[in-house]
Amino acid sequence: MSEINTETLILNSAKKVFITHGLEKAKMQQIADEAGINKALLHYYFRSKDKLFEAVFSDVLKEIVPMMKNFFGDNIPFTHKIELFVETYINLIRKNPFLPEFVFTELNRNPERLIQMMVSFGVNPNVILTQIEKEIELGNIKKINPKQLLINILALTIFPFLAKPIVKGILLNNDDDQFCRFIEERKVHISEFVINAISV
Amino acid sequence: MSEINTETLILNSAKKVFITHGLEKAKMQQIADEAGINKALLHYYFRSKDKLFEAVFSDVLKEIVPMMKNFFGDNIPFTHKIELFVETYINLIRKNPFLPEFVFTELNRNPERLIQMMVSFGVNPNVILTQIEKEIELGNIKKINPKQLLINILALTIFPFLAKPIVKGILLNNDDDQFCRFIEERKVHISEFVINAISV
DNA sequence: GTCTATATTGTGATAGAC
DNA sequence: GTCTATCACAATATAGAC
Repeated sequence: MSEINTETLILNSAKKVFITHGLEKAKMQQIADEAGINKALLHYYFRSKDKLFEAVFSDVLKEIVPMMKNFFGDNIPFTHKIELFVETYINLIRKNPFLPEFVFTELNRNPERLIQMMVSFGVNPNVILTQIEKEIELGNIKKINPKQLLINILALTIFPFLAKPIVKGILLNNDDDQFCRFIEERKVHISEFVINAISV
Repeated sequence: MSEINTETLILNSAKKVFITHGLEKAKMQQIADEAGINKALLHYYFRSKDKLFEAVFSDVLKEIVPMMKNFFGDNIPFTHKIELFVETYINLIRKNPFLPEFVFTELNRNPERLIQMMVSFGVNPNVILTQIEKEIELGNIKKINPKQLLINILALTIFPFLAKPIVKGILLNNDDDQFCRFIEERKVHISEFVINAISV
């Protein structure tokens, strides 16, 4: 907390502000206040708002992408992989509730960056796709388009967070506790749902 | 095309610009250019940017919400309902590719508005939830939390559009045709997937 | 490196002629 | 109703003292 240098102090403050407000609604003044320093220092260290944002976004991706790598890559059994991904992802969001909206907004602003970053981190979807194909050949799961299945798992896991306001507002009486329990229940629900859908 | 009044001309131009750029990146000047008129006229008709946006957003919701109402409400069989929703929703997006991102961005900006609008349009999730419960009691489908199932269907349908850039970029060689075919295949895929997951 | 003060720019909004 | 010209303000960015 105490002996931190100014650059990382700024980076952390900026991360907090950018993630909760998004690029354009986040103000340099607010970031400076959050860091307890002056506006001019932000420019001294990062030259421009855009540059600062880039730095923050890279940092965030470095937290997420390795997780995706585990999901896509490691040679653990497919059904375990689903559970692992759902569990890991949901726990990550717990810590940073605004992450999904943040990533998706910026994803739509500049898709290339995220894709490039995933490639440079060695994330390769072909590993999990061929794994799925093999499971089909072995007769362990139903015949299914592996890409569709992959998207299904991501959709089931990520979507509730993207749509949190409407899910909470329409289905859960706008109650945060209920939403929490809903998500907790979802950890096992998704695995069961997917496995039911694909088991022969 | 020709004998249209200025107000609806503005509304249509604004819709186009707001949907493709979002509230803050959309500029009044750009909307004026799109409409072939002057900036000042926008204020004459709609007083402020916010008011203009509200008008646009209401219009957009009026297109979407009745569709949701069919899904939530009508007393057609549940399995048919899934197919109907997937088909209808995907076709709607085809016509307006930027709709999902637009709605979700604004949803996170002001959840109350969308919820209130759905209520005022008579959308009531309880109808479909009790329908699911009844199907379970009858032994037609597996025991499952109806709310989880409802979210699953929405997630499977909507998520690919929200994540389009990454889906296209990582899985489909950045090829729009492939994405199109992927979505087309998805229409039947989702129904099959869900029905497999819940059938006893 | 850190600050205060100021320049610059973009954009929503208004005044007022026609 | 529609336009031109202008205001007002917010927010990024820079100059320059310390």
